[in-house]
Amino acid sequence: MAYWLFKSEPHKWSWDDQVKKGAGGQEWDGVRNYQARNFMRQMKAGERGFFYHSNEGKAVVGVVEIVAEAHPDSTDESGKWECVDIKAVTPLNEPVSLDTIKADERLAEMVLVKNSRLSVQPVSEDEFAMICRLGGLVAEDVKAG
DNA sequence: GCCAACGTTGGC
DNA sequence: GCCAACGTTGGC
Repeated sequence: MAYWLFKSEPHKWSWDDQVKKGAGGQEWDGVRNYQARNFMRQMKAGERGFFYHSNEGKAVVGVVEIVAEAHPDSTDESGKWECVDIKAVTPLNEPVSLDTIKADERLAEMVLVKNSRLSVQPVSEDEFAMICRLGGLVAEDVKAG
């Protein structure tokens, strides 16, 4: 079981927008980066990830679930790009800010810290559990299955 | 709004 | 296949 992180600028697509889409989820379209696409191809239905607000907010704000595995991006004409669908699972009780993540040496290896520009990225199981805890959630309650 | 870091493109 | 030029992302 792998864990992931999805970045979005809240004025384009926010956590609230994601929640409003409900259980049906939403295409994570518009990704035009090969690394990000390749990570999405590895995602399995039911896996969990974080929803991160970039630019404004700069914090992990919620937990999402993959509801559809990689398929062609409906906003892409070229046929090169793919995306998954995700749905909101639960907000964090307390958003976990980038500052908090950077200040915690146990999270220093996160891709979020190491490669701040990658918009879809893997998160280790330990990192997932750690951020759940910092966000006021019990990781075991949030893990899939 | 600036700019560093990174990815992509295209000329050679 | 190298690398300079350019575009984009996202933290500050």
